Amino acid sequence: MTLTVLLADDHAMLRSGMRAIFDTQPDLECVAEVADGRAAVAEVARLRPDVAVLDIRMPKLDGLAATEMILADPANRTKVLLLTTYDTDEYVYRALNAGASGFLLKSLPPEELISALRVAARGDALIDPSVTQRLIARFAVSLAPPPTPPELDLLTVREREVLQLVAAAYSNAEIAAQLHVGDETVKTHVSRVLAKLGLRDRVHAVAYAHINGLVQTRPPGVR
Amino acid sequence: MTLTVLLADDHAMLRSGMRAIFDTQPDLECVAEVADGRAAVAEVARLRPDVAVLDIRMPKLDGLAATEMILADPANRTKVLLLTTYDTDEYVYRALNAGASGFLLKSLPPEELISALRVAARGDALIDPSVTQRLIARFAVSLAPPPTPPELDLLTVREREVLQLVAAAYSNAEIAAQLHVGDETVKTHVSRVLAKLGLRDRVHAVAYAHINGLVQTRPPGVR
DNA sequence: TCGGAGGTCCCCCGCGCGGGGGACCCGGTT
DNA sequence: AACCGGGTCCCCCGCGCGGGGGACCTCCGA
Repeated sequence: MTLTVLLADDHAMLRSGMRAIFDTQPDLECVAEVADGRAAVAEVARLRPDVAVLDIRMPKLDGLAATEMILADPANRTKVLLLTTYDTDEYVYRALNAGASGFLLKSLPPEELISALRVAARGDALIDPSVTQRLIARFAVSLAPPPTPPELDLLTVREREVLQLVAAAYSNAEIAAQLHVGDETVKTHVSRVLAKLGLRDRVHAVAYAHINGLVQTRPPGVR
Repeated sequence: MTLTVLLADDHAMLRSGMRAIFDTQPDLECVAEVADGRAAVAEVARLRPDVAVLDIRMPKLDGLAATEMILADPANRTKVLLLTTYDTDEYVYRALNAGASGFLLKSLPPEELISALRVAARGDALIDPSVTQRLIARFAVSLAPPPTPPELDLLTVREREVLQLVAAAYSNAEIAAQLHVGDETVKTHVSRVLAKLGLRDRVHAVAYAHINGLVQTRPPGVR
């Protein structure tokens, strides 16, 4: 099974260089070379190659926009590998959001480019190691639970419980019903919570709870 | 400059296999082999190798916990590569959060393991392609802005403006001051917002706004 | 020209809320 | 035995809030 590849880069030199690399592999066939993003989108739609290797910087339509267009069309099964000289973070995030299968730097050794192609073709993804480092850092912070403010320790278990319910926008009466206690009791708890946290009213408590991640506004683990 | 490596896996067979691979590389030196996580942590602290290759499944202390302990100690400059047979998502997230430089499957070809070692040693990071795919998907959703509920279109510009301020826990009077209008006007806007969005009171509005991402609870772009 | 949408301001009324008190009970510490 | 932190319940009081009306203006499109 031979892999068909489309090459998009505005430098003819680089295209021929990469083509030369591909030609060393019997199972890789470069079915098209284009010099700008618009042509890339058009040729992908026409030829449906297995993988499209796009430079990020291209005339008419840059690689990112082209990626978005290609992957937005469900008729395309083409995987997209993005190639760039500069590994600006912004590019990476946009590329990944667009659904690119890879983000590689042009400094990549030829043989690794080949293996990247095969990886992409079989549906996996890969990111240039130098980029992965920062990506992980970014991902880690986005996964990290928001730091729990120390004043939360002042609250008793019951008070935290009440705070959760306040944050969920329940009224005192509703909270009382859920906790099977009188509403006067809830008022006491709420008052204590506000006093301990230095909050003016329950409205501030709701904002406080959301900002400090006391309520899951997202599927657990994502963030 | 030779790279020193620590090998941690509870299977002697696998250790000797990997050691054999390393021996083919003149600049790689395997300075220690251990069979459990506790020993790995201890030896890393003692020998300070450039890279530690840890299996996830190990007796006494698993690879993830060992990674966390190793990287928690700032005196350690050792990079950690995690190796596993199974690419369970949970493992990956924990590994990345702990700060591992790599997450690889044991199915990785030997020569790629070697190159992974060098990548880790120079401070970059890499993730097994089959895992990267899912990681990207996950990262993309965590970057994606929360879907804007359609009923928000019912609001006028001014009403959305007021909603933002309500969500920030401002009182009607405070909002009036900020917008340089009378507080009766603010009341009107708030009432309309509640009616249009089907919310009971401003407390619900605050929760609604936070859940739907109308207020930035995180540095922009992260999420 | 007339209407409607959006923005601004006004009145009245009821109620939930939050602060200020106080009270009781229980479990653990001193 | 005395004490205290937590949890529960109760009173009164003031106020911000939200609903229900209505009014006026401007801009824009029918």
